Amino acid sequence: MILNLDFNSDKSIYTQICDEIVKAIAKGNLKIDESLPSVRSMAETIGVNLHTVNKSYNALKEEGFLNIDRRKGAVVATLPMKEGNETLEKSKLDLELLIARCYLSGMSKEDFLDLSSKLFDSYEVKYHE
Amino acid sequence: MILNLDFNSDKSIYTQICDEIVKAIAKGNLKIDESLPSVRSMAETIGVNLHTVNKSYNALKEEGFLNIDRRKGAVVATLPMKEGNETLEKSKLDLELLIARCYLSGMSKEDFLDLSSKLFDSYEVKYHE
Amino acid sequence: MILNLDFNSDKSIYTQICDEIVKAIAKGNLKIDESLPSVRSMAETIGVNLHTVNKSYNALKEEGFLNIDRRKGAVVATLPMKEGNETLEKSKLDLELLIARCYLSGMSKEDFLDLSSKLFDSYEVKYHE
Amino acid sequence: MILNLDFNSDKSIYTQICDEIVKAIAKGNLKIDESLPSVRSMAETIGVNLHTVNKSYNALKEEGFLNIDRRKGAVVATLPMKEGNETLEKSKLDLELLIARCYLSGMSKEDFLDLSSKLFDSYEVKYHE
DNA sequence: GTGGTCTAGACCACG
DNA sequence: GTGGTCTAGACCACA
Repeated sequence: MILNLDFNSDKSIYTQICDEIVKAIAKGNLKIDESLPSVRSMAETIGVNLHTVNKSYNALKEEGFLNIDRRKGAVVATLPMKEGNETLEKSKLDLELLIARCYLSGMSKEDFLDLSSKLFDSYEVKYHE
Repeated sequence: MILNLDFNSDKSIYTQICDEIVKAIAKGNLKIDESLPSVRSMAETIGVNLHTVNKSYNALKEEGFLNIDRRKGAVVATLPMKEGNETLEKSKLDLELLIARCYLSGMSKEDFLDLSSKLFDSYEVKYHE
Repeated sequence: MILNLDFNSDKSIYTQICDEIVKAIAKGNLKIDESLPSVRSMAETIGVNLHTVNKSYNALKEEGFLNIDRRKGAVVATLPMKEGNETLEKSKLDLELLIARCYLSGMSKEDFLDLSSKLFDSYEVKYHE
Repeated sequence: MILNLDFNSDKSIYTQICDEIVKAIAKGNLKIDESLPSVRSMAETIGVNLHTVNKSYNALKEEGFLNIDRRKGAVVATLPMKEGNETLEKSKLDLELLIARCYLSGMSKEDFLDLSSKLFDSYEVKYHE
């Protein structure tokens, strides 16, 4: 379980941990029902406070990506998640802003769709393999 | 100059102001070289402290979306911005994460590309009219 | 951490703080990865508001001299910085003007180069020791 | 009399005007005893307020670069200026900081001295021609 | 305890 | 009138 963290980032560490785990799940590096490292070992591995990892796991549980099991610890929840969830709605709003920034930065619609398609495939393929 | 703010959001106010302005520019509601309200009047309009607005304007100046003219205040910078800017690079990383969340939330690639295309058009059309 | 400030100067205090820190790093008084005092303690030490120190730290972060680590506060960034950075480009423009003033003030090219060489050595030596 | 101004710069406009004139003198584009445009015409030419140009001329007079003559307006003062003037002392302090920034930005001593030498020559040659 | 954010109020340089 | 700077005091998220 290798997480790519930047302690100098503006993003909080616990948010970075969440994001890395979400990407790991999407890429298939973490399978459904697979257990994540314990809060304690994860914290030691990446060199952060125990509470920080704990906060990440709980946040992902709230989002529906993880289940917290007393015996197995944090496990990847069954996916795909149900329709109409908050994450998806929030993501759509984020997308509106993201596209505005890309557009103003001079990115063409074609480039954006190509990149999106490529990124989607990188998840699609691995997840179903 | 109407900004859609949510004071209960977990997003900071100054970030929301930035985001709203970016979208306004992309939508063509703010034209190139157009002056924004002064920090004081904007602050009064939306009911926040002038320092908060000031921070937003300066952040957008750093991103290259605004210029701070000593005579005319904040004005919309000339676009499209030059290639290789930080905003675009950061947006691409954000996109990777955003797509991961959408994918895991059960959104299909087609739906994502359709939505993206629609959002892009909403900017493309108005901006060049 | 002693900073040489002049509250009567026409230079803003936060700029003076920035400049003093830059010189301290160049002189080797601040080593790479070394933590700076917290904004609060620094502010108390030099007798200014904590926001003023905070502004300095953030400005130096933008320039690439400091990193803001969410655990250790402000730390000296790894150097030397990458080529093509803005600071260097801006410095070259400043140099053009500075030399014009020195030249018109009657300073000879030899004196200027000698002084520059001496200043450069004062950094070079200490930094690599 | 063409001045290169940036209204979006952090530098105040009157400072930019001063700097441009100093460089023009050093480059020999403005000769000793040569008259500068009147405050009024200069202001109109570069599109700024009359007071702004006036402030620049007066600042340069304080520095010793210009003389204000009732009949001929602002004229370039006799150079080189006397030793021990404030401008030179201030420039030396500026140089210390400038070199610190260049050094930390990865510029080598040789490159710095070469650039300085080249800039000095660009003044030296033209001024005595 | 740390920085991040926000508010409130003030003075000043600039234009 | 504009933004820039500084002060003072407060709350909060993060680690």
